[in-house]
Amino acid sequence: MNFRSLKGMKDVLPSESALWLHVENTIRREMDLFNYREIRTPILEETGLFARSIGELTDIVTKEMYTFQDRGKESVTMRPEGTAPTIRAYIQNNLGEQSPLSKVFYLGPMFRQERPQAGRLRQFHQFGAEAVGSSSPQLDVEMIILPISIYRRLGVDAFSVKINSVGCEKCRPRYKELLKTELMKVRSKLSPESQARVNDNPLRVLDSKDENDRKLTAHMPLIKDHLCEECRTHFASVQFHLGAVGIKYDIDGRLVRGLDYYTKTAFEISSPALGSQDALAGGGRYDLLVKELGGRATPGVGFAAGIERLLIALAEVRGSAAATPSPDLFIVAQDEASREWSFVHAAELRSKGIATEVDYLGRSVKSQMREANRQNARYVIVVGADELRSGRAAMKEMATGKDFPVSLDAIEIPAPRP
RNA sequence: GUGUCCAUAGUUCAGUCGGUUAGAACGCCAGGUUGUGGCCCUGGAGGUCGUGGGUUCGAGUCCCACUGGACACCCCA
Repeated sequence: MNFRSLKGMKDVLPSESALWLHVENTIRREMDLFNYREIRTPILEETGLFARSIGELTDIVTKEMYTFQDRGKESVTMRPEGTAPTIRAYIQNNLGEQSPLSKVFYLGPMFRQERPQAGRLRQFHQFGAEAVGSSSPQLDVEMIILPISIYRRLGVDAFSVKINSVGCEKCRPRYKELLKTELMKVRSKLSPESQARVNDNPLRVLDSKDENDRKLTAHMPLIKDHLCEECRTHFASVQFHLGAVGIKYDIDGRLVRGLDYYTKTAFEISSPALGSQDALAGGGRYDLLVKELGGRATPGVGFAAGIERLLIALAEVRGSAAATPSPDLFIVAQDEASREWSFVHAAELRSKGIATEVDYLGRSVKSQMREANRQNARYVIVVGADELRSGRAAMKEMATGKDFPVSLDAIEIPAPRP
């Protein structure tokens, strides 16, 4: 019986984990700089949380969630995104009472049962941030700068930014009706997917990739031209602040996020390195969400970004070069007695902070040297009967091939690790 | 959920018109050379050709089904 990982679920192998760590460290450091604190929420949540926030009729909720009954017969779901759990935790722990503005970030696995393809997995990883408690358009812009700063820090600077405003509870219903009547006129000619959306989610019809849909809706009114006073001002302000910090962007009047909780600002950052699934990050404002989930009405903004997609974009710019850790010292043992000596002394050296490796396979000196070289060990000591008797050995610096005498009971690494 | 393409050593691949014992490179193991590793040289291990069925005197090669994978639709990060 050969077990395989589930479809769309991948192992991060030892050869790749250094790169992951590098990316994660860079994300954490940037979150620090922007003053966001990490929040870690459970993978499993009550199913209703997602249905309520993301939207009962969205694709995510209707056909992509890992939902099952636990042993207590409660319907639970593996989180498909990070915002709903974060807001749930915000409300449950009264974070809003402790300070007027909460700035938090998360980093971890998300689950969506879709057909895998390039840049799309069933278990994937996202990092994201949420700022809850302010309706300042500067925070909308911060949610765009933040992921961009991380990308730049990593060396990815080929991306494009699209923004839109999807209005609020005051202007969106009116616009929806307007758009719906327009769509009804051409309904029968739309693609099946779009036809199904005319009633429930007319805005998504405008975001269809179908060429014919595009043609049919080309002249139709866009929500950005039908915003209420407040939303219009907000959107203008977002654009002003984006310009002020020097972020290039395009306004895409058809951009709609696939999650229902967004209001006002919606944005997407995409990369040409990515292929069909080209969104690196997406997000927007959700001024109604906290109340929707049972908290007191509190405005919020956030973004989410895919780590696997970032890794793809990273591979395009540089040959995924993150330094793999290597031992400071490899002790080559010539016989059983020295093998035992190395085993015992490796532990001592490690406690002193010297990364030390020994041979466990009883290999020849030549093989052990090859192993030390393969592992990119900085120094090697060959220990045999003579060395144990005299207490002295030669320590070889692998990069230069030069060696120098050391006392076996006082081994030190000359220079600190780079 | 739909479609297209793909499946041969650990990895990347070659394998002619269907024809004898399925190959290469890299990697791995052992040895030689070297001041004890890298470079070089010699040797070795490693394959149910994804699985099952069919056609044929004969199938890695042709046909069918299944499984797995990649990509695209859809959706989104």
